Amino acid sequence: MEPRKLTRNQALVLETLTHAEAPLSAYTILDKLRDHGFRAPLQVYRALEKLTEFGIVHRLESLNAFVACTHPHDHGPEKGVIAFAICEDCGQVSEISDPEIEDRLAHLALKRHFTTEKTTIEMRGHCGNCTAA
Amino acid sequence: MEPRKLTRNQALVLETLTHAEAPLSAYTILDKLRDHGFRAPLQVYRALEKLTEFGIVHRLESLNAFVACTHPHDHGPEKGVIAFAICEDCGQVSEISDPEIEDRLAHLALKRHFTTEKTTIEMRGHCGNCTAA
DNA sequence: ATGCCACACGTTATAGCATAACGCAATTGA
DNA sequence: TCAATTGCGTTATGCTATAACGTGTGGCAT
Repeated sequence: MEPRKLTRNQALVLETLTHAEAPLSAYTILDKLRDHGFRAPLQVYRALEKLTEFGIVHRLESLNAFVACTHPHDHGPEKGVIAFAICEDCGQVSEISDPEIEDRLAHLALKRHFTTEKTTIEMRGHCGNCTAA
Repeated sequence: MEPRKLTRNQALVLETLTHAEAPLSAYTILDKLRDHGFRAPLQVYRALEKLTEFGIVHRLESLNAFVACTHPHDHGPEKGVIAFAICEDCGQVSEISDPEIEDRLAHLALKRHFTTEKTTIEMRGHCGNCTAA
């Protein structure tokens, strides 16, 4: 699933997200890439879809926006659940990978005979820096 | 925060959600209420905003849709985190309130000096009934 | 090389979700 | 009664996402 090489569009979208300091919406990405020939939302959405599959971009459901993965290691499609802590002041997003939560959710699901395909955990609030300031 | 009485619009929207067997989008609610005089999305969104504040309706971020709260007790604005298990086959949503997850998330946030305002936990998958069938 | 296949791409159009801004009406409480 | 607050209705608009169509390109087996 992890590709040898990204296509031009995928690379451009990823680069845009990587350089951003906060999550970006698809349309914001589109605007940033107009100079590189992007004209339509689908160009962005298609790239985002692949990058998300590859596990190097995450979608934040509560924002309808996307971030580049900051986990140093292990790309490739989602081995585990990732929780996001999203600062509403500065936009900073930190990724949290926690086996305890994962196990607990798995337990709760099992108890209900629920088969989980995909899990979203997002905390909205204020990071340490912004709280201090 | 919990109101003595709902307005007409709020009551209609809540009733629609209560009778639904799956989460409804705002526009779906609008369509169902045209016969009752609803004409514009804002009528629905305004009601939903209040009902959500009251804690008797929940928004599902990963669906852009809304459900009536099924917790028997304790309405009123969110004392705790609620996790949702959403069946992609039948649309059934079950609400899970689990102190362990809550504590663990609180711990993880604290460790990062992150102040949490609102937490979203949504599991997408298949309920027992649908898996059996 | 030829033909085929899979995949990315570009474009247009459309669908679906959400809110801004205005003014009026009803309710409440001093 | 008056003022303040809240809800309401309407119009307009903006943001988010996908459908459907056709083109181009690169790999690869024949």
